[in-house]
Amino acid sequence: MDTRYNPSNIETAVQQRWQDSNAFAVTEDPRREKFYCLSMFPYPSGKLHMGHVRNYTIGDVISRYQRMRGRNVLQPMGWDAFGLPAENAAIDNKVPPARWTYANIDYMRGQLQRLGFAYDWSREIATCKPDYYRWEQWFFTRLYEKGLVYKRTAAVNWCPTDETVLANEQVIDGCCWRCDTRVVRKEIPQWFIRITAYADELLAGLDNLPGWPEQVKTMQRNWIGRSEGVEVDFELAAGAEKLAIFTTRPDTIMGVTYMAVAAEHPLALRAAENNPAVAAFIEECRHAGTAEAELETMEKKGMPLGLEAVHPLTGGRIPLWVANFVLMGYGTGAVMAVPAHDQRDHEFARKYGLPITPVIFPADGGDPGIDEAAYVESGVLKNSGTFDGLPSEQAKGAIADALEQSGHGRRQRHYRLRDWGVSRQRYWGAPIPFFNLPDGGVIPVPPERLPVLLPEEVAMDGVRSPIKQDPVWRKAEHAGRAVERETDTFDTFIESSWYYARFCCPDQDQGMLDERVHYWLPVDQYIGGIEHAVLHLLYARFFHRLMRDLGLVRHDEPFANLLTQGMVLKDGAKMSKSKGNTVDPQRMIDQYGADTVRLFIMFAAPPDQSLEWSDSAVEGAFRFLKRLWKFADQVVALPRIDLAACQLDAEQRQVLCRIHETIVKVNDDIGRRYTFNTAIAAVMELMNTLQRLDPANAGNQALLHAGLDAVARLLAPIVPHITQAIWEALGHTEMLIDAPWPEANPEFMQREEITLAVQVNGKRRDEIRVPVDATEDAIKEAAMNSENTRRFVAGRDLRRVIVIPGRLVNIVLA
RNA sequence: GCCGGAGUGGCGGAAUUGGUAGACGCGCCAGACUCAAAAUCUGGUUCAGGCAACUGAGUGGGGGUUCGAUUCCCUUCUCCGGCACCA
Repeated sequence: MDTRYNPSNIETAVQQRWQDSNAFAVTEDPRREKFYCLSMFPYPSGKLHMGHVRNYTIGDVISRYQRMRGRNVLQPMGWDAFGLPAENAAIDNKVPPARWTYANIDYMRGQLQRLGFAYDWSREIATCKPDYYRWEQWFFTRLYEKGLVYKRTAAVNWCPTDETVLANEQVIDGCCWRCDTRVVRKEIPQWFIRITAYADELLAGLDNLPGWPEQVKTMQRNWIGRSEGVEVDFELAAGAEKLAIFTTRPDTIMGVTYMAVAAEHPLALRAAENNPAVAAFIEECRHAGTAEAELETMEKKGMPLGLEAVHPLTGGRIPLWVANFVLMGYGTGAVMAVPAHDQRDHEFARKYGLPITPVIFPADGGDPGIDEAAYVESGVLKNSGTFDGLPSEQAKGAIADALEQSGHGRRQRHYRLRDWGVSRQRYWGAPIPFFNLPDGGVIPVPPERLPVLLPEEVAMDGVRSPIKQDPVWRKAEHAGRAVERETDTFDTFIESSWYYARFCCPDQDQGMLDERVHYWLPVDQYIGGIEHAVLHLLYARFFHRLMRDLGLVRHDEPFANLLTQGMVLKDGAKMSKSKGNTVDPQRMIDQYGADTVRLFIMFAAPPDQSLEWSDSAVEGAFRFLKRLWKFADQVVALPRIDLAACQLDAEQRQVLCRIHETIVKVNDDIGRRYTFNTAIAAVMELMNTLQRLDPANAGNQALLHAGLDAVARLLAPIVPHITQAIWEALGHTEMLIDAPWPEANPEFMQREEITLAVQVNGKRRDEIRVPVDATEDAIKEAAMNSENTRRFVAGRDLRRVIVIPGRLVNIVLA
């Protein structure tokens, strides 16, 4: 053993050994319990950032732990390779997106290997390759046959100067990021997948996911947003038209004082024809973005249309407005407004001097107090004709009945969740496999003509997609007719919605998936950033059900357990190029080695919390490994003494006890709690204990060997290189990854005496040592007689004494 | 704006089911080794008072429940994540 800790030599040699023995390649083995551990695959942006390192270290620690526990562990890795940044890089560097992407993949693969992650590289996937995306093209055409995909118009951000669609992140303060032109909303035809048809199932499924964090399930429930309400038809005062709205508060319907429609609503457009003010307002509305956050925070504006609707129950006239906060395409594009009982309606009514009529009053007979803000709670109805006196909950039913009986409405279930728009007007994505006909019809590309290949050697002009401006690519023939290929590509969330299944059978070229998925799925542990709590994780759950309904997979849910990791911060802020506070993982690996980086990142915080980067704490992690190395070097030089042959004294028995307590603690922290930081702290404590032992004593020599053996195994998942090298120095020939996880022996963990805290009125005043089997009375007596306690108890009335076994005694005084 | 989180020493964090607040590490201080420095090792380190024993205060702020609250409830402030075309 080299007396100096040299991480780069150690790590190179150990990684070579793993590679030579093909240590992480796995195949299905029905006799063994499988464990599928998956970290969210990265977008190949160029090089790894600390968020990746954290994500993949967590996954690797869990994988290596499960392997030592005897499981057949699958840990694959791949590349979420389509996406917008490649197009931007292509323009900046005059390199085709494909070439840029493949170069990034090659570099980042090298970085992952240098970090020593136990991946089965034979299963590597890049989603931009035809052998991957052909299957989602095939799948999409199957969904079309089942009626689960459809085409309709939807709004996009449009730059009139560049004549191109912009992503939300490309819109800065309402303007195009490249040319600063004001962006407008434009309706264009797009493809949708009917996720709403699965809304109920996706909602109910959350109840069967005990291995998911409650916060993520809550976010998904709120996102789906199921609500029960009534769709109500308001007839227009002039003409026979109807205006349908949805409300969850039919009890407030007598308080409707105005209605509002979206700027794109046919009624608004018609009113604009002979009302220039309305036309100007609608034009202004076109400049609002498509992002919900923007729409919700912008100033609410509106304008009367000069039209009136008829209240379905009272027959009263209600003015119709056009408003910028009502959106076409979300629901019916129209809302009823009850300013007394809805805050947004209240603000709007006050701004434009519209009447505010309270119809719900607090049940205790108080005043709803609607001058300053809406009264949004439930209560008792007033000013509501025959419904007066009913509590809100009853009134909802009664009014719904009345509307249904008069033919003016129907009870309805409503979702906040909207169908999944998957069309992107970009080049670097999987082409949507359809032929467009001159008459506007569409034909799915037949399976034998898939994949629809995306050309890779292209020049990007920065505005138009190369396939959109290539007439040769667009031109195709179907059944003897001239047709045109669809030039929109898929949302990249499609690729990431099924990659976890493809990892089970990445080489299958006759189908999307094969029977191997039945062995590996579901994923036992999925690890990724909390920022994916809703979109990616909901789409993947949805896609999994679509695959299930085509008979491709068996379970309902793709991910049995989910771990959402926090951000990596520096100086309290998320690392980003614009803030200039990034730390390059590569520099850290070069300077300290992979083990130090892994150790720091697992020690600095529990995985679900944000992690504050600290150069000096990295230094500390490195120092610990140096100390571990030196300690191991000293221990392997000692005579090997069998613990069973030793007569240990009381102090030595306590050290043995601590070794076994540490095994219990680390096993629980890694295997159940996922608090790797406390697992590492426990091993550090054990090391501190072991290093205080006098190595000249024979009993201590046995303890040091036993202790080092335990430390090497317990730290193996976290710092796999240094522990493997120590393992070899201890004389083992088989690899540490194949050694069994240590087991604690309860025989060594029995204690004779324990320490209890003594409190007086809840304040800690002293401590006592008592035999483990002491009776409650004996404990009380010892507590009352302890020196410091007596000073506080003296001369005061004793109320009671509370004994918490194994913890403390609380003496309560009057 | 809406939804979901997080606030504990100088810093990262620990306290697992309501039971000894500050484990472990960083930093800092002192000491050892050294001509000296680095490295390493040993000890100390929540704040205030005290030579000390010890005492008082203390988990973003305010209030509550309890023998006992970082933990449960109400309220409030600040920061972070998501909001459907960034991934």
